[in-house]
Amino acid sequence: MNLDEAKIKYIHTWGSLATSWGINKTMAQVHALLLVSTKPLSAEDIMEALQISRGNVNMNVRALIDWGIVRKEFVVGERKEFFVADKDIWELFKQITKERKKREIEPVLKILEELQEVDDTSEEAEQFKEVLRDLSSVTNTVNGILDKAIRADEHWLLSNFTKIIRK
Amino acid sequence: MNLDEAKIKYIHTWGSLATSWGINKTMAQVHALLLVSTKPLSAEDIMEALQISRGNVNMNVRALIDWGIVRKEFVVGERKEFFVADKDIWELFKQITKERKKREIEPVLKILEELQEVDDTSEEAEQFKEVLRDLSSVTNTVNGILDKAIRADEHWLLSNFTKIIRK
DNA sequence: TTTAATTTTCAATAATTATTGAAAGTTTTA
DNA sequence: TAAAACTTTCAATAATTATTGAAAATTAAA
Repeated sequence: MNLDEAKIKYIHTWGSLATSWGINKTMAQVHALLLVSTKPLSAEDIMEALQISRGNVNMNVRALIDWGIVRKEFVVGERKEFFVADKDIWELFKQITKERKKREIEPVLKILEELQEVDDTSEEAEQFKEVLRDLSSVTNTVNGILDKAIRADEHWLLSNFTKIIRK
Repeated sequence: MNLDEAKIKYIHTWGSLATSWGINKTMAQVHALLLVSTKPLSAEDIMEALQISRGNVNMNVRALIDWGIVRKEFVVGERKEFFVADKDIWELFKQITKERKKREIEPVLKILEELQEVDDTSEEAEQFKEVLRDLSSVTNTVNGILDKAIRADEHWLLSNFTKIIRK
């Protein structure tokens, strides 16, 4: 396999993994494409490489910029915008995890707390509260795991990861 | 809020959390319903409680049985099948995680290994391999986190979790 | 300015995934 | 064995989510 084939396969592989974890496929692919590219890419470049529409590129690049893992770069003599990714895939993963934690898990924990307030002391109610505590526990556990994951690169990941130094 | 309202809210809350993590909403809800029920439920009971079709109940109950977290229970004087869930939501989470790890993450690790084999020693190829290693690292990390999650109840969760004892 | 280049938006459309419901299949009872 | 009770299957349909593409908005050049 040559380098370009490998790059394409890489982009597709990461895209499909992302999909199954609820991350937009195109977003993941655009990021991967920028990561393996040796130079900044324009919207056209991305459109062509991934065979997607201008609108789609725009939406996803914007999202990546909002998450702080892609930035615009100015290219001399060129009017249009170019994009680069300095941050690795771990950073993408981290940002997405943070966001989802806030948007999905924290509200659930809140609701579960409310539910504990059921003013009923029957046998049945007690059993229900037990089940409730289990769900809270799972949710808290997942929350904790994600927290750890988010903080991970500061300790035990640093040793594994080689930071990308763009030449 | 009374007990029945709380149960319904619980079932819906868990369903929506499950959805956003790629778990079928109905499957999660059926399991939650069985957990909070004081007695075994028939397909009809589930259909009515969740307002879903017979086919949908059948599919999802079967899946839950396959995962080993729901079982059929015989009720004297009744011909149809009844279902109960002994295992808590943590167990559902664990089973799903295991399955997804095998189906989604492990194949990706395999592909990434293959890609490392690119026989090219140019500067560009080296940079690509660097990016590749990062993706492998993230994937391995996620894999590791999931492993930990799967094994969690055996150590540090045991203390948090009260096992459900069906009366 | 005005025009041309480029980016953004978003209603329409496509792709994906979940659900229905009725027909086919099974099991039980009479 | 036949009929009734119940379960399973799966093509059709609905719901959800992603993508397109062309019009509107913005920005830079003439």
